[in-house]
Amino acid sequence: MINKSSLCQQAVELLRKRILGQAFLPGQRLDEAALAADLGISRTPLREALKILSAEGLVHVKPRRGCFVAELALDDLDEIFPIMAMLEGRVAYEAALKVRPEDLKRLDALHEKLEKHAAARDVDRYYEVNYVFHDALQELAGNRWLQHMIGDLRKLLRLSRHRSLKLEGRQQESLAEHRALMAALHRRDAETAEEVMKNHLLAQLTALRRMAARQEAA
Amino acid sequence: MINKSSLCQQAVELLRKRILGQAFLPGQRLDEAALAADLGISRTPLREALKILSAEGLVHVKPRRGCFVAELALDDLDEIFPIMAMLEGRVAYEAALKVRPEDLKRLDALHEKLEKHAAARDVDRYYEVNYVFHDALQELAGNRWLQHMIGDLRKLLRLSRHRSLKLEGRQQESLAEHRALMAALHRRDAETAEEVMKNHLLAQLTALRRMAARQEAA
DNA sequence: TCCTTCTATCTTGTATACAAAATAACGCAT
DNA sequence: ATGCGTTATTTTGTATACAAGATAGAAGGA
Repeated sequence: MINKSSLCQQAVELLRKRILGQAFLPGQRLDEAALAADLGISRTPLREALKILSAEGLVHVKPRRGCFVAELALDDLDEIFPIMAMLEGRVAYEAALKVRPEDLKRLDALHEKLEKHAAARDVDRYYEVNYVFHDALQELAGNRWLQHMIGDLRKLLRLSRHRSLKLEGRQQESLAEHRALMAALHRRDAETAEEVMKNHLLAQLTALRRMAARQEAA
Repeated sequence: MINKSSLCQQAVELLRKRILGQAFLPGQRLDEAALAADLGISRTPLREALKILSAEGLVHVKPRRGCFVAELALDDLDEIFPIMAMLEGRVAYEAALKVRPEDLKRLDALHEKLEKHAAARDVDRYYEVNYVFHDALQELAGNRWLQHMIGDLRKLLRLSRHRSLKLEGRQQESLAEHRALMAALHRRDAETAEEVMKNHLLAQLTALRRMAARQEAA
């Protein structure tokens, strides 16, 4: 890893990774001095990094109190997923309008991988490729602002420790939804692509709720 | 105004106001030392403020180069307005589901003002009340994340020097759209409310493009 | 005259120092 | 012991100092 960018930027990226990787407890207070010492930098760039993460919603700064890792309640998921559904739906719509044969080839290849990882029950790789797939779609759509907003929300959602795909049967459903999406893309059927993507996201929310309910019971 | 919060926070608010109030030229470089001196603070809190504004998209930080006031091209508006249309449409949808009689009374009162200011050709007041109206609707919808995202985008849009409502005739159209929205809210017709709001936003984009074309010609 | 290159100056990025607020610790009274 | 008030300590917020990169300007050559 090359140390070219500013310490602030590096700190942002590292802390983001740590926060999203659950290296901190949700709600945990981040001690500036300790963190700075840990990262081997001074408090000045660290504080700038924390302000950025705060603007991203990954931490909350309470004046004179310190910085706390954000936590997402189930209620937040209820609010965020419908928004994501709209935004990602729109991506699918725009992507379907612009998709070229070579793009379809690339997406098909990704989808292929998805099927493979699903068959192998490799949830982590599935997640990874799934991310790349959605990212490729966003690039196709070519709407920078849409991309930006979705990126922000996606980061936020990763704060939630719940992984809906771990739920029984959900991975198969997810795969089926992806297949339907691919079919719509091949037909350049933007309306259907949008609808399928929307439902894909909303189904994730439903799965998450089901999972939370089960955890509650246990 | 009381100076209770941190200098960083104050700087954020002041600079935001200045940027949105077109006190800086779009693309203008912000000299840290000069700005800090102007605000009567040191560079430390100022830099934190700039990082926050950068995360909001109001400025762009180029490493080792400085901080520049963001500028919105017409292309950006083309991308942002459809997103806003979806988000505000969703607000209208959720608001229509939750609206209570007393809320309708309040919205009616605001709409009444809107009609009055339109009749008086008072563009600034119309703008102001229009903002309050949309805000009231957001509160009704009660989706904090939706509110947050719309707030961010709305700020961004204000970077654009274009103000569509100033276009002759557009105000009448805008008013008509508002009337249709109120009617849908009274009927608690969420789908229609969403559709009307979407079209309201998209019509604004069309008006902006018309205005830009006219400016181009002049 | 124009381009290049070296130098001087300016600006950003980072560390450190210090003040004020918040937290923790202690002693005291009940 | 428990609750309260005072003091000590930690921690945030801000200013300042300094180093390294970027910019501008001058000098020299084509």
